[in-house]
Amino acid sequence: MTTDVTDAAALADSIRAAGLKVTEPRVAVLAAIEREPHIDAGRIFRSIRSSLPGTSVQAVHGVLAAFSQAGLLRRIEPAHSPALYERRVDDNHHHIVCSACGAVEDVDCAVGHSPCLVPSSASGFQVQSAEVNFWGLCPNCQTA
Amino acid sequence: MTTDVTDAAALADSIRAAGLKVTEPRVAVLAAIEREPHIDAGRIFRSIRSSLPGTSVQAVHGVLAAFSQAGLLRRIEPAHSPALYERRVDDNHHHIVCSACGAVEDVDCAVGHSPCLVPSSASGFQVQSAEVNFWGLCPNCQTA
DNA sequence: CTCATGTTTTGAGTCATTCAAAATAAGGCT
DNA sequence: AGCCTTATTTTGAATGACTCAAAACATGAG
Repeated sequence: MTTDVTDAAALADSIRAAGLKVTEPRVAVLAAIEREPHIDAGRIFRSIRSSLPGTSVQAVHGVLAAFSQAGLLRRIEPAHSPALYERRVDDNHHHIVCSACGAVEDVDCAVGHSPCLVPSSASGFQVQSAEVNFWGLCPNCQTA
Repeated sequence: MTTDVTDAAALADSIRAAGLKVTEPRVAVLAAIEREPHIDAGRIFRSIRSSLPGTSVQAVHGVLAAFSQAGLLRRIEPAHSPALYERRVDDNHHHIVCSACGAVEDVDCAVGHSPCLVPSSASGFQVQSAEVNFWGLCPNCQTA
């Protein structure tokens, strides 16, 4: 794991680029999300506490809040799951969640048209965005 | 409010039709959802406790769980909100949520095609259902 | 190197929800 | 009509996810 150094440098760069101070907890959190691209605060905490003994779940929440506000992270809240964070922020993609094990994968917008962006009747609402979540069985859970 | 009697009878009927015993809390919960078609457990509790002094939020959760399992209610979990319950269960409609005040309205599937039901790439998932949530400003919050 | 400011730590508290055991009521049966 | 089994509600407690606030600390601009 000698590549950690360069990785950490790259992560630090994106933190700095977002106008935030670079700290150990922040780099560690970003690295954890790199490892598992759809992850919740608790998992992040468990994933980094060995290398950062002084950290707490609250600290992780603080980092995640700062990152989300800075546009470095996107927060998604699928049903039956704590909030998940992902680094893919600059496109409007969707998600597919395994109804058995909770695994999450990205799904690109259906090609050819912007699906579901125009509801048939918006009840007078001014539509700003559309969120699409697919539910199904992941490859593993299909066999089991 | 003399119509309450007939209303209660109709509600009792649908509870019985779902194979469940008819009780005061159950009728009250269903009536509360009738009054406010997208409502969470806490609001239901506050809405019925005057007429049912002995009730608790836990009881409401119990009723809601039984109803959801029996297919009498649909549970939705929009981001930034506790779970909401609605009586429209037999069609696959979607929702539009006001990003300012949280108001929720139903949205029918866009006509002509089943939008978003076929993700461009499902990563090997066996897709079972698609959930679409629109976000925007409700008529009230547009002016304010 | 120093200092102001942004971050993290620490400790406590809230909200939504679940669990389990005891008390109670519904409604089929006689 | 009344009893009894079983479903349901009550009561009390606990959990998980997240937020808040004050004090300690580190970053990086100067």
